Amino acid sequence: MTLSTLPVPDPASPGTPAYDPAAIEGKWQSRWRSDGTNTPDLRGADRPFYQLMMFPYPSAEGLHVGNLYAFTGNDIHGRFQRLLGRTVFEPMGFDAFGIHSENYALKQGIHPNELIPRNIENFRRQLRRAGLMLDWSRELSTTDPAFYKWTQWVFLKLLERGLAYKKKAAVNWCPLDKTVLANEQVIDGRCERCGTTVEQRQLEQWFFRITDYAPRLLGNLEWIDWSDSTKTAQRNWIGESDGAEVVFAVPASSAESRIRVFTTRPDTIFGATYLVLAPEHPLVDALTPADHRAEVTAYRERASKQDVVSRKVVTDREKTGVFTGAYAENPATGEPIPIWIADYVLMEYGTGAIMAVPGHDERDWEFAAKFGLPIVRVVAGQAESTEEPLAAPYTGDGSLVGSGRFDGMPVDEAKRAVTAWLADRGAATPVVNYRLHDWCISRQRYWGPPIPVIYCDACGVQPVPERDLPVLLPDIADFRPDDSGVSPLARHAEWYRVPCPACGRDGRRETDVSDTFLDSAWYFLRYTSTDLDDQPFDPELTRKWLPVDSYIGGNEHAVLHLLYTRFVTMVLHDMGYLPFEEPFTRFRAHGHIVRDGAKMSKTKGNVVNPDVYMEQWGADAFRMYLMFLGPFEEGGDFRDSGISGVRRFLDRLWKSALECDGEGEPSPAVMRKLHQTIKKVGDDTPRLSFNTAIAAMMEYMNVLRSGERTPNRAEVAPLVPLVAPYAPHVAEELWERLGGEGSVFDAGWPAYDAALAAEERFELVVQVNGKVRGRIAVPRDVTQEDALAAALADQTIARLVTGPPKKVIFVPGRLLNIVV
RNA sequence: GCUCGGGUGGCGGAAUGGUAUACGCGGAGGUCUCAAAAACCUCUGGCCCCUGCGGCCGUGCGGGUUCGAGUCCCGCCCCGAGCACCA
Repeated sequence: MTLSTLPVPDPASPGTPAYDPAAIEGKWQSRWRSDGTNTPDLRGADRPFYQLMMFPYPSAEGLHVGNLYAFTGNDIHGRFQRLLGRTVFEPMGFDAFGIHSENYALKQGIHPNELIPRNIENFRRQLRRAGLMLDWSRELSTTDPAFYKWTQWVFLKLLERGLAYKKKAAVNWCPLDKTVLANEQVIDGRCERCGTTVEQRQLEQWFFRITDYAPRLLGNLEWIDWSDSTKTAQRNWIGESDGAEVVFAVPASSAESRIRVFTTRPDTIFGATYLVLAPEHPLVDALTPADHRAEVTAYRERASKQDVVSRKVVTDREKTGVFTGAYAENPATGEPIPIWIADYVLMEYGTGAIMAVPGHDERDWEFAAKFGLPIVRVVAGQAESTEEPLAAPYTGDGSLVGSGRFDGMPVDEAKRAVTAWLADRGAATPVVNYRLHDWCISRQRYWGPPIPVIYCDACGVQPVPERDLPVLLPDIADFRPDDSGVSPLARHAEWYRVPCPACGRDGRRETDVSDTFLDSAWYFLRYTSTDLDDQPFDPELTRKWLPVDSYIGGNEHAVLHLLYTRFVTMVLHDMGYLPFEEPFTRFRAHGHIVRDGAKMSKTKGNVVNPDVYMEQWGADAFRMYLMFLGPFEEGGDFRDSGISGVRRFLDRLWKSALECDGEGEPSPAVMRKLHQTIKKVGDDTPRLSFNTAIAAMMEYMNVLRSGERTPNRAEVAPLVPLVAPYAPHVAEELWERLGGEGSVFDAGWPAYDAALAAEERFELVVQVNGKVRGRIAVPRDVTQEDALAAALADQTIARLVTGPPKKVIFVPGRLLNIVV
């Protein structure tokens, strides 16, 4: 491996003990533990700061560099806040339930009850090794009954609030994992985990009404301080669209047969030449006359066999559909228009029916062209001739044509006007639709918290009384799912047979478990209260410490975890359990580390094992290297060769601190650079611009040691707290060796002195006609006149500026541009 | 197709509309050494007359705005991520 061929710096030099990360890192990790350095007094803290990181799934492979990258960024931010004087709470836990663990357990033939604690132990070791400022006294695991008791409580609260409901739904079924997948877990028609093509199944499932919260989830995005990329992803996911529901009467059929249609283009209604219903639409049976029944039924059967996903996903699919034989009346024109069914219309969105305007919608155009349906132009762009027939669907801006009294009206205005006109006649209502679906939380698996519900023939669905929580997940040996579509728990009558909590007669437990996203939707509320037995979270500590001050994590969770968490928080807020409705005051999405331009994966063989690197270079060097390889919010490319640079920096820091001169005066020039560095690192660190902060410290090191000078103590000492968030062990060690009291993290951030940082002279850039032609050293507050005179004294400039300048642009402190 | 990011030396990357390439890696030369490693010092975008403190060209491509554009505007190309028949 390339690693072993790299030279390991040997900083040994006579008189100074070598920087030996292995020794000092172990020393400080145990010191932090024995001194409780990272265990804040939650009740006593006066300036609390909650630094949350996304708890990992404890895989058997151990901590991934991707995890460590994210955690290190969080840790630097947290440690920096602490140096600023905040009491920082940096907890850690394990997202240990779920299909991932279960599948691994099945493959290895080891029960997850055995496997998970083992993995967690390994994660703890690695996290400690990395020197994170974690409060291990408040660790949690989602698989701990003391935790999932309250996950079940959250479910009961949603049920109580009317936000949990059961319905039979077409779900994505993975035939290999033998489970239902959320739409979000289906990628290109395939299972996110195993890549198997997903099928459709009809199952009774529990859902949360997250769609009720769509407007609020969307609205709050206006003010929460989150990465724009994350907010955009949520906005797109929620998918608000503004339009109208239009009613089409079906004169020939019974009076009840009125078809409601959702459209974002009510302005084009005069061009609606047919209707299309989803094959599953409930009105299809009633509408279809006998002579079309056979054809319609055949089409519906074909559509229902298809899996949910491929129906939605496949691109460029040929449109299919059949005519029902029925006609509706276009409420604008009064014309009869045919009613078709086609699978390109989805029952889950809008009303499951559309008015087709082939002239101005690409899908409708394609369909009309294939089946020979009429195409009418009702919108024309500025310069377009309305005489010419459309050659392609026109979806651009313009004004209405062929639309009676609305002719000539611009599209935007017409949307409102047409809706209002139809509304007057009871044929339309303005409606906002969302593409967000309700959250299906049922999983037909073993390794999750049982959904706390009991079914009774007499009383129906009964919540498990709170006093009976947790509903313990039984320790069973045969946890393998089969293709019956029900949970392995359903094979254990001794577990699911319980008395009905209402009437006491025979009841039956729900045998599905809940989605792991429910665990992670509330875990951050538990950390302050892990020792609490009778409540999910302590109200006083929650008021004091929450919402979370800083949360940094991957954008792959932008639409699942982060949206679900916001939803659950809002519900608990509305029920009076939380004084806030948004869980995270500030969220930042970090980038991802790739290697050789590709995601790290076992199959590519480009996975970086953090243990190996920390062993060879030390945790401090590894942390710092991860942060140095690119902008934190964009990620970067991992390469072995770069790590030696940061290690060299730490070696030089070590040497400077141990060999510095305690007597004598510091150099004013070095002190100037020091204060510039304090400013730069202090500005860059909270912005997560870690790479440039590190670069600034390296620059300072170059000044500090230039010409092999012996640094002065006053020049070196303030550098130690600056480095501390990035390289905590070496900082602690040097702090101690320089005679500092206690932990460097309680020492405070060095004071920045703008006067000391100011340069008295600077290089003024001189341009002629915008091209750089020279640089002259001038006093910092030079006037334009003096600068111009000094510039013209320069030979090169004088040669180019022969006559009087046409114009002079002077940017104080920067440049002088002479236009001739 | 849509929505977000990105395209800057040999490489990772830096740059409130104001010195493009900070910092690091790599490379070249040197100091120290019997030698090597380490450490330290100097140089390191391309081209031209190496005669200078010289000139020209350079941030994916083509235009534009500006005294001045990597940065702003218009039109493209390429790469990455996410979404995807959402009416």
